[in-house]
Formats: sequence, structure tokens, C-alpha cells
Amino acid sequence: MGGSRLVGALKLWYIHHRRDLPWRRTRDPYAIWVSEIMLQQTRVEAVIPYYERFLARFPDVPALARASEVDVLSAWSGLGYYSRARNLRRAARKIAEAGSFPRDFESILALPGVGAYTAAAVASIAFDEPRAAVDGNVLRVLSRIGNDPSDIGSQAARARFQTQADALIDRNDPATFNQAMMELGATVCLPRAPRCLLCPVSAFCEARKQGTANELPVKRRKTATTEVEMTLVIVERPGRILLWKREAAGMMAGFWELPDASLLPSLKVRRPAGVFTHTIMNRRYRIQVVAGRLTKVPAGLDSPKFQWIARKEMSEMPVSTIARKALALAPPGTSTSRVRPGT
DNA sequence: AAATCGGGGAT
DNA sequence: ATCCCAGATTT
Repeated sequence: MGGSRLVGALKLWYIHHRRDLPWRRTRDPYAIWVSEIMLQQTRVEAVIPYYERFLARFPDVPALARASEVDVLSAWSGLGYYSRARNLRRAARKIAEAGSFPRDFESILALPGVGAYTAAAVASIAFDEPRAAVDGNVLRVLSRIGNDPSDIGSQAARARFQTQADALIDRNDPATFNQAMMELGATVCLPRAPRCLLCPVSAFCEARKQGTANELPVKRRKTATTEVEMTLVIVERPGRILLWKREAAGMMAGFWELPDASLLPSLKVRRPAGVFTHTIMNRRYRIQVVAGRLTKVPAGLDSPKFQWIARKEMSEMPVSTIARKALALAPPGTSTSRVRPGT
């Protein structure tokens, strides 16, 4: 099917047009693995600063393996999908115990938080194993090249695309092939307005020929979003703010949050601090922020999940993005509670 | 197969 | 306002 000519054109294009990304300057499997986990459902520009800070703080597997979960989550705070951070640390401990980094697709796949895509990416980029890494970019590129209207969400279609990509892969240089396919999807074969005039493989693209590139890939719609309203309260003692900690299991487990007004019956609102919206998956939060004080200690405030936290400490703690956004609306000293600790 | 898990940038 | 991003895991 002219695969080798397509691959040749793709590779030549990639050599000249690839972005200079931090994880492309190393062949350290650990660093490549960390980058791939961070890049799951996350844009390159968002990952770069996190990647550099994370590698500086946890430079190798042993450093990550001996870190506490709170430290790892703190380094991940704001990046989203926090189970990635927990699994990354768990996997590092497994690797440290095993004594060496796993060197083939199957062993890498066995690590927590690593699926077919990530295992293929690490195995090919770090160890030259010819295994196609099929991500959202590659699904889009392949669906267009073949003018394939399959729903890319379906399992059967995924399997077919994986087979296609494995057949197409350059066995002499799988690392370059995989990254070139993804780079093409990320910078040329774009979701909305593909830049076909700049595409090195447009001559091999059936969708280009049929004029259907804009309609591909086909993807099933997702469910509608629901609205949620909250009023978050900033109660401040000099230099400290009242936060509560999420349960050890469930969404954003162990993260710190601002209290909702419903948690504080004795709240006296001093002044509104602002309003903002935040979307998490299919929920849209409309959040009012108020600064206030407490006239008496509410029941449960002495529970360990409530604590007075200094603003400076928060940079080293897993704090939800909603709480960070809310706090950004209220500069220090906005509100001072008269309740003393332990009373 | 469908739901869930974060957050933000582009359109 | 919607889409979707170098996806994985659970239900």
C-alpha cells in the first residue's frame, strides 16, 4: 500500500519540523516514562513546566520511590488526573524493588498507570521496540489516511487502527516513527482545520482525496454537562486559612479544599470576594467566594479533617485547583476570624 | 461499552 | 459553549 514511501516522507518531514521538547533530549527510560504519564490527556505546553520541576525534584526511580505520596501529589497539583501521580509512585517502588527498569513492552505494560499506548511509547522511544504507540493523534491521522469512518471510541476500531499502525511502523527506527505520527497529528493533521497543504503525506491520504478530512475522525458524543453551584468560604486567622481534607479514597483523595458555606452554620459573611466557574469532566461549577468569620465553633470543626493552614504551606500540599482559584480572589488579610484554635 | 477521572487552550 | 488533548482504570 505504499507504506514505505509514506513512512519515508513522514520521517523526512519530522526530522526538519519536530519541536524541541525536553523529553526529546534524553533516552533515560525513567524520564521518558514520566513524560508519557504526564502527557496522558494533557497538552504539551501544560506538561513542560511540570516535567522540568518533577525531574529536578525526583531525578530518578529511587528518588521517586522513596518520596511520600503527599510530596508527589504536591508536585502534580494542578496537572489533573491525580491517580497518575499515585500510580507513578507505586510503579517506581515496584521498579526499585525489582532493581532495574523494565525493558520490554509487556513488562512496562504491567506497571500501574501504564496502558497499551504508554507501554508502546516507552518501549519504542527508550528501547527501540517496534510497537506502534496509538494515541488520539494517531487515531486521527490513520482515520484520515484511510478515510475510515469507524467510531474511534469503539474497541473493534481501536484494534484495527493498532494493527494498521503496527504494519506501518518503521522497524529500523520505531522511536522516530511513533513520534513523527504524533507530531503530525499535533501540528498538521489538526482536529478542526487540518493543514493539508503543509502535510508531508497528503498524497497518500484518502480523506484528502475525497474531501472528507474535516469530518474525520468519527467520535460518539458524550453526555451533557450538569450545573453545580457552591459558595466557598475564606475564614482567615492572621496568616492562616481554614481548610478541610478530602477522604483518603474517591475523587481527589487527600486533597485540601475550602469549606462550603453549608459546613459553617455560624458563618457571618463579611464581604463577597468574587465568582468564577470551573469545569470538571461533565460538571460545571459556578462558585461564589465569600470572606467571613465564625461566631462560634461549628460541630465537627475539631475533627482532624479541618485545619488552619498557612498560605505558605499550601505550595507544598495537594490543594484543589478550585481552592487555589478561590484563594486567588482574596488577598491575605481580607478576613480575620475571632475564633481561637481549640476553642 | 460506558462512566469516571482535571484542567486548560483553541475554536 | 464545545471539543479534545502523547489514556488508564473501574463498573
